[in-house]
Amino acid sequence: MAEKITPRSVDYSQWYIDIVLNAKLADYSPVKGCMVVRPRGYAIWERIQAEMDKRFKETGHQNVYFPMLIPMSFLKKEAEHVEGFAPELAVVTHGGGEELDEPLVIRPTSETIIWAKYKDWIQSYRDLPLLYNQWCSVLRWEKRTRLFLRTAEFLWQEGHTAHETQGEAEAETLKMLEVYREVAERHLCLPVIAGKKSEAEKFAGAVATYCIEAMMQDKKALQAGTSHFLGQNFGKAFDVQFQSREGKLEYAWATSWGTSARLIGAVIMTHSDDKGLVLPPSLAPEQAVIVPILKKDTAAAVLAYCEKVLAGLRAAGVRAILDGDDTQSPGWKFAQHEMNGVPLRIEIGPRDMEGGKAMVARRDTGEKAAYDVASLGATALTLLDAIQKNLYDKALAFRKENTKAVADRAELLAFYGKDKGEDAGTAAVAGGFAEGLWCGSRECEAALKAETKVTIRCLPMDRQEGITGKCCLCGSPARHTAVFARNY
RNA sequence: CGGGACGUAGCCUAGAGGCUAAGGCACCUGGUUUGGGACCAGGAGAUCGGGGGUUCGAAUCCCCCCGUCCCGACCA
Repeated sequence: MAEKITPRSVDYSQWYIDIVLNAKLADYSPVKGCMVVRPRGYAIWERIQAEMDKRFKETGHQNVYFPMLIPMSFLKKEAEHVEGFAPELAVVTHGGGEELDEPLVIRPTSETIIWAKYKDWIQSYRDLPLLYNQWCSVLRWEKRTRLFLRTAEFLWQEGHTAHETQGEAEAETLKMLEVYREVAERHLCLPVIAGKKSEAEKFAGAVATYCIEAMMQDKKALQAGTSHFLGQNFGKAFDVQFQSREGKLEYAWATSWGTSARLIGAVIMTHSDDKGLVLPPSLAPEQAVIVPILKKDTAAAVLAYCEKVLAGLRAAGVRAILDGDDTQSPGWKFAQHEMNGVPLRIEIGPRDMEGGKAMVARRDTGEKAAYDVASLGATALTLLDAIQKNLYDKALAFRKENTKAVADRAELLAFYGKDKGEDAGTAAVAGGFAEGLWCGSRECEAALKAETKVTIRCLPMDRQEGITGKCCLCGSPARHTAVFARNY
């Protein structure tokens, strides 16, 4: 297991792939564009799911499951929706050896099949709101894929709600965005910017799309979650009408919101280093690993002692394991557990045993110190909290260092560098997040993208009041504050 | 889907018309070791991406196909 990880400074893309493969999170699959999620990767996904799902339930949502296959005609009912997804659909044309009367698409997202049923379930305002979510995978025929970040099939969660009024649906959209923000920041240690998408970047079929955007170590942006206000677009397309409190027939108002296993990619690219994976303790499958230092005459005693320490850690609520394998050297194990991103490494040898101590090394900082074994459970919990906080703080500091306010086009271009193809996957790319005023024109945004690959990531929610000044791109009167970046 | 690079054991690499395709890592067995990726001995593992052709002889030369990676256009 002498694999080395390509340093970030040499090739950031290769570094990312090396981490995913060497930490055994995922692997390539026999099917082009798809990935295999391995146990260590899936365990992280399960922890993310658990945090999300808990909050969905707390906010009144229920889980459902809809079929993977959707009649082609359903997609076509919402014009923008089909236009947006048509290029990336996989279509089933045969079943049971015969050609199907109507082709079935493998869901790229489930708005259409869900709203087809909502028509049956919604008759009265008393049937509303309908607050459903499903955990599933979806398929989008992507041309260029990357483990976790963009694969043809991906694991995700999609919420689909129906409401009586516009205001209620809009409130739901923002409520779920806030759930995403909280999970991202508290559990994934990802500082995110919550904002609204520009017209060009919004979801096909939405009235408004909101998102949370995070900055990766190569200063590119990654969308970590989206929440859409769908207006009455799907209500009308699927004829979902209900009788209102006033006795009138009205179309239901809709939202949809999603996050995917891409979040795992975001966690990797935000926290990990050249030694391997670095995980927030709240996501780590194992929070602490005990590595015994086994020498001939004391091996049995040290091992027995480690078992006791392990029991103490577990009793304190720490997810801990003991690596008692005597066919590998401690040095090999250190490297291995660092690769796997275990937040705390506890070394116990004869010397420590005599003194009632244990050496504890932090994965995030590398700091190593001796602690009393008697109170090791409490110590570990304190250290895990400190790591969780440190990862967030470091990521936030990094984003601030690489965020620049720009007043005009010249400043923005200087920030990103003129070279439009420059990127090359190195950590040394120019730029980061640029914040500037924007006129709101689609053409203005498109011109920037064509020239520099820089796009508007979002219009941050908390900075849209009282805008005065000029668009930093074209000089027209500004209407928004925008965050610009190159993105994944 | 366009441009480029590359396919030799699970991984990395050597071989560049001529003996039984070579080495490192990983793997298996035994021994010895263990406070930052140990060491010794032995072992197993390859129809050289696939198909066709040239040749007395092809991993090596030619043609076709397939696949992977990188760079563009498109995207959670």
